[in-house]
Amino acid sequence: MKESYFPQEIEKKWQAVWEETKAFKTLDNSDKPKYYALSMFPYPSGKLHMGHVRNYTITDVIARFKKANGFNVLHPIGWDSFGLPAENAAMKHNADPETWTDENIAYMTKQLKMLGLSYDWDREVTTCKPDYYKWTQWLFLQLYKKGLVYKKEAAVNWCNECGTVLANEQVIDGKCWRCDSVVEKKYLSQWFIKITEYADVLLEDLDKLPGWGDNVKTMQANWIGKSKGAIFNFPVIDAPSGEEMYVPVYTTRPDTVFGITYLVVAPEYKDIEKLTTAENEEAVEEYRANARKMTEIERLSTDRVKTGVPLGTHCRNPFNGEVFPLWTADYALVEYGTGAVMAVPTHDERDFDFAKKYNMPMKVVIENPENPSDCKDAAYTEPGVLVNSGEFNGMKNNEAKKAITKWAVDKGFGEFKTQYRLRDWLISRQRYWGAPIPVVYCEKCGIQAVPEDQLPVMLPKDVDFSVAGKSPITTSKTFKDTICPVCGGHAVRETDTMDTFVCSSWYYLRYADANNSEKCFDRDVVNHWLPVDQYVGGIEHAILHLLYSRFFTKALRDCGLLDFDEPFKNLLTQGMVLKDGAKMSKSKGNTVDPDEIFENYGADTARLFILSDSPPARDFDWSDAGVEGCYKFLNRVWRLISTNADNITLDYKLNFPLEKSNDDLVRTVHMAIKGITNDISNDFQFNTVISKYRELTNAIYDWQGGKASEYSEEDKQVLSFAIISLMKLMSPVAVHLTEEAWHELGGVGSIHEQPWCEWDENLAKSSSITLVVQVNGKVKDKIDVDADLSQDEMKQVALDSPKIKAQIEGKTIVKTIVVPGKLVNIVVK
RNA sequence: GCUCCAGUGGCGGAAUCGGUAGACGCGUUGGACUUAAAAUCCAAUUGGGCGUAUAACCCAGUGCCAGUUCAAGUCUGGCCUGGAGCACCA
Repeated sequence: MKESYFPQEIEKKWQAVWEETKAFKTLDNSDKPKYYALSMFPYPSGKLHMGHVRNYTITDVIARFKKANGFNVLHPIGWDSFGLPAENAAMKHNADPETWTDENIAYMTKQLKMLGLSYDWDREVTTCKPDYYKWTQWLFLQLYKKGLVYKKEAAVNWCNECGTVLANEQVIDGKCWRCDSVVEKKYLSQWFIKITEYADVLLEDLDKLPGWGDNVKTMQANWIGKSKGAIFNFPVIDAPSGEEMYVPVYTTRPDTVFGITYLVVAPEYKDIEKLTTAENEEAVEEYRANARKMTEIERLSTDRVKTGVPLGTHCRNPFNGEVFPLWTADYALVEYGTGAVMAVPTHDERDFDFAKKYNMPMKVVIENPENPSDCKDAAYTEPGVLVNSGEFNGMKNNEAKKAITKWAVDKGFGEFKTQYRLRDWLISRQRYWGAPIPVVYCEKCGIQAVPEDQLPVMLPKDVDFSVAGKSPITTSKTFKDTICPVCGGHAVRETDTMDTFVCSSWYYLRYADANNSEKCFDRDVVNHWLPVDQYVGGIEHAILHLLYSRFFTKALRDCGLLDFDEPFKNLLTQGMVLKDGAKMSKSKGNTVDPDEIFENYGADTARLFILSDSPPARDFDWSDAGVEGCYKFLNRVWRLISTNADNITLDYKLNFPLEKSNDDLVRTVHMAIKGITNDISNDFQFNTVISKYRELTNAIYDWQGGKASEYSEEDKQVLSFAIISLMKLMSPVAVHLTEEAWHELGGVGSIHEQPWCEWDENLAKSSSITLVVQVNGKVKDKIDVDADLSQDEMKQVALDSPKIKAQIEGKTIVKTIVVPGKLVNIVVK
């Protein structure tokens, strides 16, 4: 065995062997229980970054650990390869997005292999390939048939920079999630998926996910934003047309209806023109035009002074007969509730601000009996008792919510209403590099789905990327014109493509049956492998991808395609990779190229280091010194093995009782096995796993230092046990080093096929313990004693200690607490 | 403003149930080996009492203030700070 560690050499060698032998291929049929370990698949942007390295290493170690523990493990990888960067690169370099994407995939595949990841490459999926997007289109059609896809004219988020619309989830602080430019509102006819139909079950089923972090679950719950309230219809008494009109209002505060002093509709409110008098028309029109021009940021800014104009018409309050004016103001949002708000300035901060500015009347209707507020300086929004509220006076406001709504229901102008903030998912994109939406427009028959046997609707090749201001796909001469599947007449293809998040909402299902050319996936196969047992990825997908995927799973279940309702049983959201305290990014120039690490230190060092310093969920600060330290450690392990190679045998036998130093080492090994196994099993605490590798290595070195130059036969057996255990324990992390050493020591097959180490509970216990003796809860002495001392004996040892004697001298012992195997606490006065 | 998460040495972090605070590593300092360096090995490393060294001892200490307990990094209440998410959602 070579004395020095040459990672580059051995890594290349074993990667080739694994690839050739398909070492990590997963068979569907196995007697073993299944385990599905999944990393969020990458966008092929060009090169791997350290975030990828961290993500894939974590999942890889989990997959290997589970495999060694007797599971049939599915550990696949693929490419989320549709999307704008490919198209932008195409425009910039005048290449085509497919070539750009393919080249990136090829390069990144090479890097993944260099990292020594145990993927089943036969299940690789690539979302931009027709054999994948055919099924994305097919699933679109299933949802369409199910009534979960529709097209409508709507105010949508438009990013000028990207030249396309965005889903609500893709607008961050009023800016585009991708390019950070300000998002505008546009009125366009667009395709939507009815995710709102699943709002309630998406919220409720979060409780079925104990394996998800609370942070992600609360983020989703907030995003879905369920609130309970009521809708009341307010009759308009002076509509200019003279017709009978009502303005429905959604409120979560039915208890405050007696305090309404005006009503606000959003500038985009559908009936606003009919509710405006001739005298006010000009001002209202101007106000609305202004609101249209405003960006989402300006409009939604909370510190902006509220503005509005009166419509000139009035409503009657059916609860008390009072008459109040109608206004339009942009603090009312057309997309939420009914687009109209009943204003109670005394008990709502926003209404209060508005009322102050425009001198609206105010009327207190909720009061804290102990500390009544006149609401002159601020709205009172705390609980209280109803006043000035007719027959409801004296009622607690929380009870009044129900009573008042019920009253309105009985009288026929109100209903109980649950409202969600979640909006339908806008999926059409005016871009080229995505899955074409499989519908056509026929002059006679209207919108028609493309028949399933005509899928995939292929992306055209004859497109011009240099035309600004419109989707490149519309420049194709061959794509648009087609035949209507119903009447056979002329039809025009939809030129919008799907949001890439549609592609990534079901890829984890395809892995289970990746090579099925007949079906999207086989129901039984998917039912077997899913749900994913462990999903690992970045927190940035907490809402977007994870919510969409949960929706897809539920919708496909309802389409009868599968039989489970949550896709990801356990979710590990890994922290970011930082350098010098800031997220690694090209713009900050603090990135570390994985290739350089592979080249200088090898993949095993990279894997070890990325797991070593922080628990997976926390942010990880990259340090060059840390990499160096891990490299030195691997050298140290290698040296330990190589210098002892002649004394190591794979079929060692331990004949108890052992000589003391040997007994101690065997005990240390058992403790390490136990500790490492538990640390991986509980929450994947890889940082402590690695510290235990180091402890065990240190212990073997210490043991060796205490030995004479010549080992006894027993020494050799014990050393073999220790070193082979260390190698097996390290095999999920240092995948190449351990494989090489395994073979150098005469191992047959792969170390990665070996079962995990087992420990003996009795041998994992120390024969002696350090007894901690406290006086009044403060540690005063530590005494080495036999582990199996009785409680009385422990107490006696404690009282016999000279240090303790000195401490308690002249005091009375009030009581003595003995914690078996740990400590004695003497309470004195 | 609301929600969630976090706060422990110079740094990353460790500490099943409340039971030795600081495992393991990085860094630093000193030493061994070497002509020298690299590599390697050994030792020290929370602060203070404590500015010769050695050995020992004592006190304080896990963001802050209270509380529960024989015993609190860990539990409870109230704050402070940082991060993340949502945010005119009626």
